[in-house]
Amino acid sequence: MRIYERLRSELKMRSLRITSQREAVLSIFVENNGKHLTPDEVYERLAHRNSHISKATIYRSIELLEEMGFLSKINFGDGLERYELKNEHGHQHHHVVCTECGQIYALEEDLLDDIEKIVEKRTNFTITDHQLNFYGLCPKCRARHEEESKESQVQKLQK
Amino acid sequence: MRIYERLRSELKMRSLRITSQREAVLSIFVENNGKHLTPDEVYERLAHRNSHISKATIYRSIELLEEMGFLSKINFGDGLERYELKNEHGHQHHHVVCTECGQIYALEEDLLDDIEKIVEKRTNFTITDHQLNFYGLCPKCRARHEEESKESQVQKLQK
DNA sequence: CTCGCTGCAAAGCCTTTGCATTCGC
DNA sequence: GCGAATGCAAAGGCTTTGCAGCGAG
Repeated sequence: MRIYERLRSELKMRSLRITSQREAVLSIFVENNGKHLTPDEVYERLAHRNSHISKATIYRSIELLEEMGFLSKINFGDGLERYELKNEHGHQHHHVVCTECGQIYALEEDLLDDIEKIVEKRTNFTITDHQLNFYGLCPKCRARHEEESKESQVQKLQK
Repeated sequence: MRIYERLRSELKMRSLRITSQREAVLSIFVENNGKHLTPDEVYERLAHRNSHISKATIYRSIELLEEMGFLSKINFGDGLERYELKNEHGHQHHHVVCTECGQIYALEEDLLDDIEKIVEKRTNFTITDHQLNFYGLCPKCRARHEEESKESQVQKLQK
């Protein structure tokens, strides 16, 4: 697996130790590619495969993996830090979050490459990354809402 | 001031009480229009003007003001919840965050109105909101980085 | 053998909650 | 006066830290 070799050589380059814990944390993200995991979810998934790694180590490993470019942090406004495996090509994608049930849908393409350049010109920043989230109602929750408002209309008419 | 009247009528409509605390919290956001305040910053600014309102009430008021559409929550990935006064016209804007010093720059225009419609078609969600942050280096921090890398080159040459 | 890494428990933050008291209406 | 809102302090989550012991190189 290419990614574990990358991890090892990255660690050597920085004179850091190659440990089973660091590989195990990365492996959870590899197995859950495309998912947005909280540190606690990583902990749970490791526990299920009988790898009991302490929370402290999980936080430290995730931080390191983010710094080395394997993970990116995402934020859905629910107060939890989430991370996902970074795409090899640095290709960005966006998220659509249902404000009702929390379901998250990923949009695979990057709609913003050109916009980044516009922003650089306008602000004189050097832009390295961006995060775009859309919030709204997923089809199921929208259907439920419509159902409920019909019912309340019926109740009013019955009175 | 139009906005306080809006607050009062909103509160009446919901049979909630008009309290000095709720008006004071809103007033902080009005005075700091365009800034992105944490609950703690709101607390401090109120304290400076001798309005000692408990943190609990600040959290509760902010939550209510957000629900009533006066504030929007923003997230810069630093683990803190921030809020800003919502633009009257529902006009969105975006943020550019310096990953080094935390400086935040606001982009006044909404670059994404059309994209929201594309996303709705593609996902079948009903999109109600979005948040877009750019991350990078501000001019000052970039200059400092360049300075530092020049110095380290000089050091290498001197060896 | 050395120094970085881990695990544990404690500490730190920010945020929420329970409850007695206060205060709109 | 009634019920909602506030303030206080305590409790709750998530995350970070200090430190002794372990383990990679």
